Amino acid sequence: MPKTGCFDRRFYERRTELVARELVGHYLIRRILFNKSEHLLGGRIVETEAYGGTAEDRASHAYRGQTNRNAAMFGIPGRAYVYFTYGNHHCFNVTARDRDQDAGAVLIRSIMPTQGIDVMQSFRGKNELYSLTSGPGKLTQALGISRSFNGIDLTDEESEIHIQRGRHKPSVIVSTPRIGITKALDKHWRFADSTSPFLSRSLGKIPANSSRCNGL
DNA sequence: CGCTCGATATTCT
DNA sequence: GAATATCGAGCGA
Repeated sequence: MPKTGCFDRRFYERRTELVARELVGHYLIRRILFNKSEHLLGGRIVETEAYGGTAEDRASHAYRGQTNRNAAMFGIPGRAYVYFTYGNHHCFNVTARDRDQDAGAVLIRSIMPTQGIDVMQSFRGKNELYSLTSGPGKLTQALGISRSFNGIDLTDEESEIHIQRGRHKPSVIVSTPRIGITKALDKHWRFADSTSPFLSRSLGKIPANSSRCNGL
């Protein structure tokens, strides 16, 4: 079986919402030492959200400019932006922006478990497959991702976390407003494989032109 | 099923 | 002090 490899840096040096849309169908893979042996954990990305730069996206952490927490969003594309929220959960993002954006990142909202399911179940303390990695806080817990991963390069297949190219793209990707925000609801920057049963939330009523991804 | 609410770090007002 | 890119427990229908 030939390796499909990682995307190179150029893939991430494009508009954040375009990268978010294209990441659906590819794989988030964690390499970890557990019980004295190496395991690969992860799954197929089924749901993402794009968050833009300063003054561009009112819902983005970057909207009011650079801070200690969001600095990765202003840094090199193709790296991890990991933050802690609600005093309980980590969220995992991939930095992505083109030359016209000062910041940007793609939140990975949900993956379909494909590898290392037994280890992820023990990290989560739950066995139910449909709630193992179906949410941004759940998947970081399942993969053992914490703030120490902030800034890590995701383009190296050998590193402890990376994005692996998949061979099959979803046939339909829909876009909707983002989850859990109150601002910029007009931006439909949540992207999902509508056929997947592993989404963090049901898609609800999809606007008629949503599958066209707002002109992308 | 659906709703409410607590946990509680970090940033912003 | 308030808000937040969340989750799961507890409750009622």
